[in-house]
Amino acid sequence: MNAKIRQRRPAFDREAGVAIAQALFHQRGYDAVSLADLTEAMDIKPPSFYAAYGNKAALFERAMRRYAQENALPLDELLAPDRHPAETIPALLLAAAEQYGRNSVLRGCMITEGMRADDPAARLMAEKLADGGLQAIRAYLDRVHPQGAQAMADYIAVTLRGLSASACNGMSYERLTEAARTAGRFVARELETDDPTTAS
Amino acid sequence: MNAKIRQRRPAFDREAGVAIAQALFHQRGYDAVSLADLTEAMDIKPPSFYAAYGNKAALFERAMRRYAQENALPLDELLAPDRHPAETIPALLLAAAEQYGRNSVLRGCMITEGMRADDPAARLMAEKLADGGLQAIRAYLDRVHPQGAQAMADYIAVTLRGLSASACNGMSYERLTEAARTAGRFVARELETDDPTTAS
DNA sequence: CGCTTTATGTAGTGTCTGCTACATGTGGTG
DNA sequence: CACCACATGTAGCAGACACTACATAAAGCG
Repeated sequence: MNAKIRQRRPAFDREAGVAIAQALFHQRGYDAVSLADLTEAMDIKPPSFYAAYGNKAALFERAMRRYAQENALPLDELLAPDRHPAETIPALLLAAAEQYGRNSVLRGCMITEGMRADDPAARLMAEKLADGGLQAIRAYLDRVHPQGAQAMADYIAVTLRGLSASACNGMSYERLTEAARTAGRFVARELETDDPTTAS
Repeated sequence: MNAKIRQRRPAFDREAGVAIAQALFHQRGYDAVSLADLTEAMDIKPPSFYAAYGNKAALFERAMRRYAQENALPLDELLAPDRHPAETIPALLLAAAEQYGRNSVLRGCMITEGMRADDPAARLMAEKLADGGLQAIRAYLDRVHPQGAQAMADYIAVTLRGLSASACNGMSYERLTEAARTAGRFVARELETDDPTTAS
């Protein structure tokens, strides 16, 4: 109680455990990964699991946060405010498709697909994280393309979800990226005809 | 054994049971609906359930086929060969969005979302049914827009999946249909500039 | 070295899963 | 009306689920 922080003994590497869980959750989804799967993959027993992470949902959140930091799209770079949206949005869509289809076993967006979990708690966590990314896109569009920002943001959200779902269902990397390029061309055509330079 | 077909006694309406199962599977997904949920909703006991339908997966297939007949998009009408694809494809996308977002509890495409089931048998059935629809679109494009038919078909597939997933995640009817209209405008612009009359 | 703290393994909790053996009762058929 | 096939209800199957009580062993601190 005297503010003396005891160093935690690293009996097993908790961060490594999160990485293992991240991979399992990403490739199979929250509901399809059982406690037994997790503890076996980490080579620990259930009590250690609960001592370390609390419960399955809490570990899922840590895994998603890890995913968001390491694997999620670098929206800050992609949506650079000095580049024209007719350039950045197609780049965003293509980058998403590339990431979703690159790894043959870790397909789609872990967060987007996490929103489809049966468990309400897990779904809520995923929705919260996904909302952050979508709001970043929305804020970017509000700045660079204020007229019809909502519609364009929704179109992009739908396309991203479609790319993620298609990746999970096995669409090949080539067809996935080609579909993203098609969507990108469409968006570019729309934004170019509308306003060649930044608005207002 | 003597080819004497005994009339089956309709102790409970089996087709009505399929309809109930269809609704449950559509709103919650295959894995999230348990035998107990189904038997309770149909007001029957498990033995009656298995006598009538075989097992959960078989009932899921019957429910999906029922959905395909009653609720799925009328591709034959939408993809009328005498209308220009710049007209039919946007109409298809909009019709999908309207259907996916119309009912506040039966959201998205039951078959598209069925492909995300954890159970491999259920997933395979959904994939088989979904493939039928996609091949119809592909065949249509091969006829009316042979150059880049694959890319356009993939773009449409991605967009449809995105619309279904977004509907399931609660995107409002208005925003959903607006996103579909946006995609439709993009497609129309592409197909119009390419070839005003049917190709070849 | 001894004490305290903490994570660990053993073993098990209750609940839910899809599914079924068996006896009963109902309904169509001869 | 009597029979018999069939579907039904009662009750329960084995297995998987997320999760935990308890005693033990290991690591940090004085």
